[in-house]
Amino acid sequence: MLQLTVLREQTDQVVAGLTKRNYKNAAREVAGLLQLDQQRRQVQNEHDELQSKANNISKEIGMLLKNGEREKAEAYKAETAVLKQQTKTLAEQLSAIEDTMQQALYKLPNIPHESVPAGRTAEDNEIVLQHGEIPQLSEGALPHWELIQKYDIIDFELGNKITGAGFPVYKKQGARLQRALINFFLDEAIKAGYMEVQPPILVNEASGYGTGQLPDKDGQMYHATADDLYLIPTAEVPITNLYRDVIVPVAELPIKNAGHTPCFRREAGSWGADVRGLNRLHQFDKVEIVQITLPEKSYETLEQMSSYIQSLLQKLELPYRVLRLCGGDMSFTSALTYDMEVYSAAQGRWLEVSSASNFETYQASRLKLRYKTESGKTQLLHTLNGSALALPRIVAAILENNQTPDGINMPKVLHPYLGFEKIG
RNA sequence: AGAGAGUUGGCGGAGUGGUCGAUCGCGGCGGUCUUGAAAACCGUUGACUGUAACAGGUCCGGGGGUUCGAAUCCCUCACUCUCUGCCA
Repeated sequence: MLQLTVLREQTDQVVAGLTKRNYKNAAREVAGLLQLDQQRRQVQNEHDELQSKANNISKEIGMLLKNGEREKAEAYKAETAVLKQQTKTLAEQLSAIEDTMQQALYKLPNIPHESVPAGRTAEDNEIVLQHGEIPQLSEGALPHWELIQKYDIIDFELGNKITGAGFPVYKKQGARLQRALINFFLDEAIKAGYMEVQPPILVNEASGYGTGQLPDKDGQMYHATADDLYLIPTAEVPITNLYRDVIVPVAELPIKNAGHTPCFRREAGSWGADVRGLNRLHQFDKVEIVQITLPEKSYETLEQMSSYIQSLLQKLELPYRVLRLCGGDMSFTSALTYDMEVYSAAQGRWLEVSSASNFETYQASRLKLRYKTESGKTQLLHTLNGSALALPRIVAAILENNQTPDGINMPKVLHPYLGFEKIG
């Protein structure tokens, strides 16, 4: 969530930032908020003043009663009745204003970093770099949804039967490949200094607000209404929320956590050829890395995370490219996002397999995630996260890119994890 | 799921209607002492809001109520613990 002090002190930058994201009526929204803020402070002032008076009278009454001056005390009581009524009215006004402001603030997305390109759609994203050779497949190469049938390693029909579309069943070498990737990713993360965590995959509403999925993406999460819990769309939610309401000792920074979880996405409104096979699922596995850093370190950290994610793709021998997302394509909460895409040779498409973002203080302000400066001031930290990596599209690319007439060759780095070198 | 107990500052733990934002202990920080450290002793140590800075206001699980006044009384919700039940 954007902070009011920032809105107040850097109004022009905020409006410019929102506009870069194609946020409509940015100037008007911000002006409205500032006006409310003004109002709020005025009402609060009046309220506090009356409250202060009332507090003093109460103390006075206490003293009088102690001294047995009952009549004087009664006179004072009468006086407070009016005060009380006025205070109550002001308090109601105040909380109404605060509610309105809160709602408005929840609707404002993060301000993009200056390096974020302007633009509306994925077309406008900037290609930062491309790495690796695009594989040339021989005649008769198959897309992954046919390969998985041919080798009987992932079964969509069975998933349909027991759950529904978008919930595949991994079998045999397919299941083994899942497990290998998860272990590989976690081992690499630990080597890179991340602490492994296994968080719950159901979270409460407060957690959803903390990382910004609520109220913005309400319809995208599965909601277990009987207990009012949400299935996580990413491990970012529980892992970052571990630090909700925490003032972190500076010595413990940066915090580096990694965790594997299943992720659940309703993908309401998604359709078309793009969603075939493993391209888009309701449930998938992902290893997520999360960092919490000092504000002045966060962009350096984002570059590190980006390099780390790229190192995984290199080890898996997948051709990839890195995109800097434009203002219109970035997620609500992000200030700067890099997407990593692998080339899926049989489909002839780039598939997003990771997204690494710096949220600056946007999540931290909702989370009340802070540290103390040397001068003793509490200040918001910066949060970052990235997929390292999401499995299904990695699997799709591995299957398609490495297919041969006699089977699918597995990347060398996975051999010890797999116990086999080839599918088929 | 049934019965009972509980939820207070980083932690432990007082406080049952009136200068209580909260006794005390531990921990943390600063100091005295010491070659250094420990011990001991002294001091200090919550967050939010607000202000140019003071002042002021709010916060004792969440919400609501009673009262001139609530951490303390009442209602309600959530969570935790113990016993019983069920269960990987």
